[in-house]
Amino acid sequence: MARSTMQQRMLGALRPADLEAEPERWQQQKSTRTRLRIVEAAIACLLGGGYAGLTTHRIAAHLGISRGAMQHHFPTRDDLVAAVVEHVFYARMRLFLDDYLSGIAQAGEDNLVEIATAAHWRSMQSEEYAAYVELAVAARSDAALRAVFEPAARRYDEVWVSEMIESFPQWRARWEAMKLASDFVTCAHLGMLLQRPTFGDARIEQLNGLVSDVVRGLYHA
Amino acid sequence: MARSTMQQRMLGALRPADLEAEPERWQQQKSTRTRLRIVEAAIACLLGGGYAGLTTHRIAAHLGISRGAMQHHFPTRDDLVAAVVEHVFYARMRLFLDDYLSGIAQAGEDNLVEIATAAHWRSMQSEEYAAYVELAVAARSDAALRAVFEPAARRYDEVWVSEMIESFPQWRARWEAMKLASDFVTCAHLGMLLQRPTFGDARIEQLNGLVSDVVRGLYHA
DNA sequence: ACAATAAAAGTCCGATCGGATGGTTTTTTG
DNA sequence: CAAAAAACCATCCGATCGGACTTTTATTGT
Repeated sequence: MARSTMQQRMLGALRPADLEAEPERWQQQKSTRTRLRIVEAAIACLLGGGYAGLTTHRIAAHLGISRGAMQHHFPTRDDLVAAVVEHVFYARMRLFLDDYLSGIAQAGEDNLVEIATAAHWRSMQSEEYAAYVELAVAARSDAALRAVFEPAARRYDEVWVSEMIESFPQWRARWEAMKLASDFVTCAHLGMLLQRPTFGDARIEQLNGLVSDVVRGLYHA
Repeated sequence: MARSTMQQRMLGALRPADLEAEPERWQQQKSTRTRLRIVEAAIACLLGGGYAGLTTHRIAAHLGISRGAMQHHFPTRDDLVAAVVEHVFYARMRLFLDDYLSGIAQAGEDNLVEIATAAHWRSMQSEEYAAYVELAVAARSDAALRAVFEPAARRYDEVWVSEMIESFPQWRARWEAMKLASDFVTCAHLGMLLQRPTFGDARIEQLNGLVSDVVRGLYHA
């Protein structure tokens, strides 16, 4: 499996429309760059103040541009939120793939499951995944956000599942068990992320060992 | 284990100060009742609009009292948030205990671990636990909330762990494994709760079976 | 070069936030 | 019954939110 093939396929299916334009026109190039900077500033505000801190005022101040400029690129706040959601899912996938594929390149393809599990846990420490958590929880009580978030989440999930089947041929005979293992790791790691401030690192590390054992058990069952 | 003993011990350690007063004076009784109604209305707003929706205006409107009355009972918003945090942890423990102890009363004490696991998952469907999730995530990016939330979370965890040791004598020889199982169920269920909108009920049900298997495996190891 | 277009800036508005203040009703107390 | 205290109510204030608007600057097309 060539590294570029897998990356291209998974990221291409999630890439926001913004980033697909060719940089022919100078102004268009400038525009897409500013849009990206706005989205990144929005994520910074999301991390700094939660979904409630995702305000047009703060984003503009954080980026040092006027609110009028922001309004030119994102006419309404909902447009910006939609772009942030797209970007967060894309970045989440990209971060995992970078870690996972470099892990394979370094450690070989003997323990793909262990490499993937460890990469998944590391990718959850990222700011992008923290932004995902903020959005996922906010979507539970914000209908407008949910209307944007849930379709993106399902799209991400579909890409994830189909690529799992593609990338782990040794599981192909029991791809139901593999899907279960994948779902399990996702849920366990997410819960561990949120409970870590309460449990502390030592207990979380024990849980990481348990999660690995369970995945190994599913693989050899 | 008498039902009242366990309830008394665990809930007593978490009971908010409000609910401990004796109803001697009529006015004091009225006051504590109003405080409780305000906290419950606050939780309703928390569920309806997330932590950002937890505003003094909305709470007063939802309850039908004036903001001045609210300000009499909770001089500042932070005081109210602190009371909400206390109440959420208390209600979370109470809900689990109700389900768990009635499960024991109905099904006997043969499968305590299975009963506890199922009761834990059911208690997570409650509104009080949804409020806990909102607060836990908001505390990640709100220092003022975190200063109130994390100590309460640790207190809840300490009560939980010590009571686990007390209540499952058959695990006593390997109480480290039991603590690991408890942490595991907490994290797995929390992740499942947040991923359910994406995964759907069928996959979550499969995960529930896997979680039960893992806990059984830890028990018989 | 010059009109058209895109990007960015600056300003105003209504709504709502948390907090503060002063007045009213109800209960307790002497 | 009258004074004190507690519970409750009605507004006002400064700050900040999202959105609409006009103006200025930079780039593009002819």
